[in-house]
Amino acid sequence: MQTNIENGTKRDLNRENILKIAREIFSKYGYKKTTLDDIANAVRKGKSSLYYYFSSKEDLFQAVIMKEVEILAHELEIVINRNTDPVDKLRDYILTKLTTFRSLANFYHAIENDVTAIEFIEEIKRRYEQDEIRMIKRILIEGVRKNEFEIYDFNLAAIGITTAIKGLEMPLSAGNYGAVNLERSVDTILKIICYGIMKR
Amino acid sequence: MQTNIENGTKRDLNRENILKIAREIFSKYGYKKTTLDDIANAVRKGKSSLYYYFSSKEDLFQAVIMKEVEILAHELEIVINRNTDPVDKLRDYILTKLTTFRSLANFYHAIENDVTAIEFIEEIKRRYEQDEIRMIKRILIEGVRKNEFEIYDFNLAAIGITTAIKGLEMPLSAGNYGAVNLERSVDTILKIICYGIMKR
DNA sequence: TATTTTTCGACTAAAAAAGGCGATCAAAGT
DNA sequence: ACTTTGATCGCCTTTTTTAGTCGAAAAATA
Repeated sequence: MQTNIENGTKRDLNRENILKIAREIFSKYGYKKTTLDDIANAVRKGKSSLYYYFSSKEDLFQAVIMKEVEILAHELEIVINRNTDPVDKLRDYILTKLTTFRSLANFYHAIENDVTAIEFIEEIKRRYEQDEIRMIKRILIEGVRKNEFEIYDFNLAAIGITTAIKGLEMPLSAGNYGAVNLERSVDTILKIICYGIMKR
Repeated sequence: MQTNIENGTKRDLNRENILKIAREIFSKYGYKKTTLDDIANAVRKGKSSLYYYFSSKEDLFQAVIMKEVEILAHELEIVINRNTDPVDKLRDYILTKLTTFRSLANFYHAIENDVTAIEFIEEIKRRYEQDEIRMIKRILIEGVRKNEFEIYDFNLAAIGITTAIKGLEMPLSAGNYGAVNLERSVDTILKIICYGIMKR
């Protein structure tokens, strides 16, 4: 019944393989420095063959990013559905997001001057911001129901927290402090948020 | 008295800085994928300015490699002049060479198809092979003087050992086994060499 | 101020890359 | 065997990038 595996088999399998390898190369060299020949060689196909699966370099790149984003979304979904304390859930959510995001950041790297790619990624971020707000809101609502949070305007709160997370993301894509106190930063911010949120 | 620092000051300083940064970028992306603009931006100069210091991209690249080679040569010189047991010296020599060589190997990486660069590096290797043989010979001679080795044809022995070392280098530049039993490999080969060499 | 060193922007020629297209090749189904 | 459809590839064109040039203009030095 699984269309992906039963139906378009070969084609989809090839596609997936290309995506997997393209991901590696893109993340290593960035969009601009990666050529379709690089990818084609790596998958042991002619460059032309790539066009059988993707309509353009940008199309391929977007597919790679999309897949990455889906993985992230999936992981976040799992975190959100775990039956944990709302505070922990908030914490896990943020940490998962940032950790996975770090790998996405590799795509930024060396893209720098490449306007097209950056704009595309920004576009994706914008689009997923709404989802993010929604997810945060769910956590907040759950927190209130469990009588741990005390919030009057969910929307505003969710937006605020989302903004805070964005603040944490920035140094990941811009500057390059590797494994720096990511966790510590999160906890600090979380503490601030909580003490203005927790029921006393 | 130090001409480098006292005389051509500014120019040489700039040159050195360019070399340093170029080294990083080359080793990251390889010769082909590195553009002069990449380097120029990194050193905060216009691309044209680079041509004031180097006559071409290849010239710059060669200068980078040269510097790397000199560093290696210097380190080897130190090892050779240390007052250690000949066997240890041989061991240290090989290990130092291979370790430093590993960083050089980065320049290979992503060069793969780039014939020009590869040929140039090969050329350097060829040129330094003579030096290498000479150094090994010094160690062997010292070993005999200290009554630890028993060798009849220094030249042949030195050439043989040099060849063995080359064998160890190969997987470093070609394949990519990172921190793999380098030391173990060296010891093994060394053991073989010694038991055919050591006075009993 | 005159001279020399250093930087750079604008330009060109050459190389590399993206992308297109039709000819093949391989695998199914008939 | 043979026709159809899916997949690959080589060759070609067009566009983009890149190395490299040159003269003019800053900056530094004398």
